[in-house]
Amino acid sequence: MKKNKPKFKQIIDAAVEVIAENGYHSSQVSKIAKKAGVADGTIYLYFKNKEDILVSLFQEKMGQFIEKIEQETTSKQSAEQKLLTLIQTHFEQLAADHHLAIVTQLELRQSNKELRQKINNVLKRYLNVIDQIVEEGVEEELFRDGLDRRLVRQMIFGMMDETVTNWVMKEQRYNIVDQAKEVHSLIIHGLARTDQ
Amino acid sequence: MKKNKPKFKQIIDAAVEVIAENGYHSSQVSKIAKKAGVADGTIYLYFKNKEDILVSLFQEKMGQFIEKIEQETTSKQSAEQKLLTLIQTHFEQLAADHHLAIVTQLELRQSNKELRQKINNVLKRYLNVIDQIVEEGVEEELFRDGLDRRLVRQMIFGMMDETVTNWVMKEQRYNIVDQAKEVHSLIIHGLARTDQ
Amino acid sequence: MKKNKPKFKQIIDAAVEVIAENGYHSSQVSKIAKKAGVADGTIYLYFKNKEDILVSLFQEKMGQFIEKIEQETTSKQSAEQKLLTLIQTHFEQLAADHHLAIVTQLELRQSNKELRQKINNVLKRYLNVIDQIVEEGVEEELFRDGLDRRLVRQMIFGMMDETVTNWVMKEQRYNIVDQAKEVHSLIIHGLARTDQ
Amino acid sequence: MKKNKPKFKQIIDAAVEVIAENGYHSSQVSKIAKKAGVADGTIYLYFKNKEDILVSLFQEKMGQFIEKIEQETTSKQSAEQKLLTLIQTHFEQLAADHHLAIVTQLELRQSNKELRQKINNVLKRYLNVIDQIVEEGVEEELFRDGLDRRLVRQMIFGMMDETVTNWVMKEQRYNIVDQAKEVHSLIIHGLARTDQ
DNA sequence: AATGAATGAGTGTTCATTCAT
DNA sequence: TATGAATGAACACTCATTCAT
Repeated sequence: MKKNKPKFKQIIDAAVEVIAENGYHSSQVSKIAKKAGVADGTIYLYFKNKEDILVSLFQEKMGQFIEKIEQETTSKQSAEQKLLTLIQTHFEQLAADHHLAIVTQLELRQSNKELRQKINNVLKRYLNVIDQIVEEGVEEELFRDGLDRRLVRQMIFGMMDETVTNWVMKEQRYNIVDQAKEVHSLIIHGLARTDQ
Repeated sequence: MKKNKPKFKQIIDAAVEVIAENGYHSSQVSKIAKKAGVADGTIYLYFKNKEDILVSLFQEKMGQFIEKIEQETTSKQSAEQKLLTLIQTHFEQLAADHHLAIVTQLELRQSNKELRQKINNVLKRYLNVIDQIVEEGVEEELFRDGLDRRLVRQMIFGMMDETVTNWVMKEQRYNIVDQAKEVHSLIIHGLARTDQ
Repeated sequence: MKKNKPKFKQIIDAAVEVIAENGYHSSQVSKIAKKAGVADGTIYLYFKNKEDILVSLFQEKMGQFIEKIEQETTSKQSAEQKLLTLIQTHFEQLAADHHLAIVTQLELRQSNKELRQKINNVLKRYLNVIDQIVEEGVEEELFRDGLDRRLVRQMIFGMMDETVTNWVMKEQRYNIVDQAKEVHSLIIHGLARTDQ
Repeated sequence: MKKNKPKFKQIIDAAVEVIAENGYHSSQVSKIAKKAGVADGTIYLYFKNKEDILVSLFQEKMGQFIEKIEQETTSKQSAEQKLLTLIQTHFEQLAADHHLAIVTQLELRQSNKELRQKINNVLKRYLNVIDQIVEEGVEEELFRDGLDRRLVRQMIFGMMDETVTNWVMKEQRYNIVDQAKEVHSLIIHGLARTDQ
């Protein structure tokens, strides 16, 4: 697998387009090959099998995605700021690539358990970034002590994910970045009146 | 479709088992028929096609699921209590039916856009229950005013869903009901120290 | 098989209608039963199997068809008159029952070799009527001597059949009885100028 | 559809054999593929679907059939000679290919209305050849004037077709070419004594 | 005689993957 | 490296027929 060869990226980009446009189940290998401008057989010089295209797609795209988030957040001072930046950058990146948003939020979830297991492995790096911010927040005494780390992480990720999925399902008809602050506020303060 | 005929339920229960054990894509109609103890053709006396088994399964099981939650929550006094009860009942019911938990959290999500659309329609009733509790909370001045209802609903549902999915993916090795209180607390208070 | 019971005819009439309206391949036993106002299983009290419905249909309808032709022709004096009457009565009867025309000319020909063999047996009685008229014509010295009887029969039947089929395929948009005289003339005189 | 590739013809020839031997309804795609020595899937590289095999078969075989008839007839001088040649060539070609005779006279007629419509389109070219001969005959004053062209065409085609079908149903136990002259004579002169 | 729920055999078509060139 | 023709396993669905009532 020669990941730095241009065809590798060519095929992955074709896969994102094809899946976004046709849906997961109508995205045959031959369709991806055609869009990438290579022969069907060539795909198998760069990927083990069809599933490997999808896993690689996710690794490649999520790698860039997470790197960007890491860059943006490290410069911020407080955990609260970092969390807001994380949410904003998360939303911004998906808003900037409509095809990718469809693929990650809707289409890739139709894959089987095995593939989703592998996708989850890629996500771990992202979850670690979240974990660290939470850790910092607790250390800085911004966040409550005694928080269940796994639940906190689920809360943050689950809410961002649910928000993006809803936006994609509404066909991206509003600006999701506008919701970042409110989502951040809900995560930080919850539903309760803060003056109580 | 004769939904009160025993075979209708027989087949649905078989489908839950077969899908939980074999995964969505390895759950052939013939396998479901065999488990249900009927002939392949009998399936089609009760369901339009394979997809209709899944939609009916979700309607049938989620109908009971939501009814139970409606029952449990109405008796509670405050919105806060209702929310806790909702989370607990949600967790309890899935903890009580391991197969169903696998099917709803993992396998049914592999379905195509069309099927997921139908599943979402069934879910609407549940989301309405959540909406009402939030509404009550705001009226009772337990919750903040000016909350974005859609985001709040996403927060509550997203966090429960994420929590259950994580539990299922960890092969249900811990007691998820134990997490209900903490999830509730996170939703109500968020991450921030409440004394600030 | 109780052929004088009213249900026997009921089912046959239903079959003619269903086949004419839906085509041979979309005429399921259950559809015929429904149109006849009986249960699916009842069909099998009157007919051995599906094929037997079709054979019986043909026997029943062709029996009447041929009887009528026998009646009309015997009263005529010359073979030439008899032949004209045969052609006219053939066309008249099919023109009078549109459904039957569709079934005999188009739909029943889609049946398999076996069924068509049985249908041909029913037709033999009709071919005998034609044979006799030819025989008479030769005896009366109206027709040429030395005619190959089988070919003559094929000529007469083939031309009537082809004419009716064409009329059915043109959706019966013209009056086929008007063509009887011309068909008769072609059979009697052929294409050649008679003055030569 | 690559009609000049050898496999295209290979599959068509296999289809003729399989259909002639097993009958239309027992001719599964897999059986045709096996006889052609290709994989089931290969069929679909050359044909849209099963029906397309049959339509292509008819086009391919009838194309050659009609071409041969066109060649043979054009060299003849009179319309009468041309008609005789047409009948002879028609019979000769089917006599030379027993399998094809069975397929065209019996098996292909079991197809549905749609398919028969397509088959009729192919036949139109043949009917045009007949029309032209009749036209010439009238111009040459060999044939009567005032003939109903459609009926004449039906007469000629219907009689040849009926003759071939009878021969096929009698399991081709006699030499059909021997009947060409008599059929020709019947069409030209009809049944009547010519001296009257 | 009549019912109609239940049966289960039977098949066209797709598409990920291979391999000779 | 690259090709693309060929492969063949896999599966949802229909419908004629049966049989317990």
